[in-house]
Amino acid sequence: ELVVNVNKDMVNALGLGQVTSEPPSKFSFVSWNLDGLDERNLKRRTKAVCKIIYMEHPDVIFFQEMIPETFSYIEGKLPEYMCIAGSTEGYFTATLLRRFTVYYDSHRITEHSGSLMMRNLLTVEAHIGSLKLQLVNTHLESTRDHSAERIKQLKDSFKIAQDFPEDYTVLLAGDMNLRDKELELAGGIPPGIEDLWISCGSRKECQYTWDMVRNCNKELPGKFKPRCRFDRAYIRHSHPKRVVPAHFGLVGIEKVTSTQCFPS
Amino acid sequence: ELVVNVNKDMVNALGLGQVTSEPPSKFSFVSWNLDGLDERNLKRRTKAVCKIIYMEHPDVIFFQEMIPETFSYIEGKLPEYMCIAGSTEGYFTATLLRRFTVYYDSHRITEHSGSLMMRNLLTVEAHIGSLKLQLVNTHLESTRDHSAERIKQLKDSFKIAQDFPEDYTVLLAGDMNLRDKELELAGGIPPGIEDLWISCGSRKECQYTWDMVRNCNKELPGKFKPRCRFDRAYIRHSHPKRVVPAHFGLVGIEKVTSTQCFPS
DNA sequence: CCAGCTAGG
DNA sequence: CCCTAGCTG
Repeated sequence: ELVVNVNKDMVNALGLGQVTSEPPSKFSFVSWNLDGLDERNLKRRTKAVCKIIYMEHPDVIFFQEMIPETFSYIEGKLPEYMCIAGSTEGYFTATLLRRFTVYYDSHRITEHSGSLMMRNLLTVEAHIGSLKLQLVNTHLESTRDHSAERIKQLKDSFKIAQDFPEDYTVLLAGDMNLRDKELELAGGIPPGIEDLWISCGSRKECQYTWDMVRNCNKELPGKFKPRCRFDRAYIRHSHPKRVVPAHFGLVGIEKVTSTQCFPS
Repeated sequence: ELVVNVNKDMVNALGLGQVTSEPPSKFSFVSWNLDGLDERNLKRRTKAVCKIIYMEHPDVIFFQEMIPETFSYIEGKLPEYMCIAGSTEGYFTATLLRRFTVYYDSHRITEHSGSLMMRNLLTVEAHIGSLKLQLVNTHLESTRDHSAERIKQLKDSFKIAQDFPEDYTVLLAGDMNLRDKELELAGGIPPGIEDLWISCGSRKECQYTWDMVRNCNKELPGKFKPRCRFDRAYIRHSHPKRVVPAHFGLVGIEKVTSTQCFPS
């Protein structure tokens, strides 16, 4: 089972089962925006994230809004994971590979050339048995105002995912800050790429990956509670197909013990 | 000489000389946003526009923000022009051809599919002697908020301009509401297309086609006077090349007699 | 890190 | 039909 956290507020769980019977025949994936720019309870929130990761033991983790202190803390706290950071300053993405199951081959960082927010793509090449993976973790330009730049970044990211050799399974995921209207303007999801939330049945209960109804870390003055599907996970299958999406869900949707807040 | 008004505040004058010596060996083109949504002095402003058109007698005119009343008025006032409207309701583009020099062949209207403002492309096929023209008049999505939609419309427009058969000279112009940053995000001007303001020397004195420094029809409370190059004119040359850009300038930059306002 | 609106420069 | 900030559902 593969757990995908594509949310900074909560975690999306996605089960992918390999078609082959080679061990492990399933793997799990989580994407999670840690909200590392919000210092409130950051230590305790990060600790809670580690606890959830420890309990769920996902094979691959994509973090966004990691900061250097958080990176060091997580490296120390989760020795069973190899940790690859997208940068060393400010806030950045980091990808974690569970050492027992996922083998690191290489990684590279690709800048989003027009970003005003130092956003990039962190691509890790890895393998699970004979399954070859390209793991593309990104945090696209934030806020409505930067819609056009975000659309360009999304298109560039799709292009990169499409262009890997066909023997790779590509996971492109992270905090996309995406609105459906913007996906339309980008020309939609290109041929050969699937949205894993959709692949797993478009379940309403795990639609919103940024959700002020469920998560009260940020409060708005009025009573309006916005919710968006900002965090998304896409797969480009290998040829022949090696992976079958099995389950998509959320994690991190409970408050941290002894605090009034959520992990992110 | 070809006079191009690519401005609602003032007119850009562009001289294009044909390479051949067939008469007429020069033609002139104007693009002009009439600001027909602003009813203040609209009759008098429209009359002033007609006077300038009458004096300059451009061969091809692209109007934007025409309204039905203005269209009827201009048709009556400028009988030497054939008038083709992009719509009959609300506000719209209209293209005028000087009957003595430019011969109408056909026209078509192409919607900008994602527009929330009923924006389209009005394409008139015409000829001047043996020179075959596709005259593409448009008013792209307005305001900063609609940047992403505008970028898509621009790319679609460039694509259409590029795809005409090579024996046509294509003029793509109008009120693009374009910021340079957006042109970058669109991937820049595609191969084979030229910006006529640049072709004619990027002269600073005719850079701003929407200019609150020169034009006081709209007043802002503060002392900040924005200016932008919203209105632009692009050419895709025929093969072999038939037209040489000769001059780009502004018209309509003087106040209307007996009013405190500019024509648009 | 919502969308839509308004005010002030 | 500028830009930014601030308000409010």
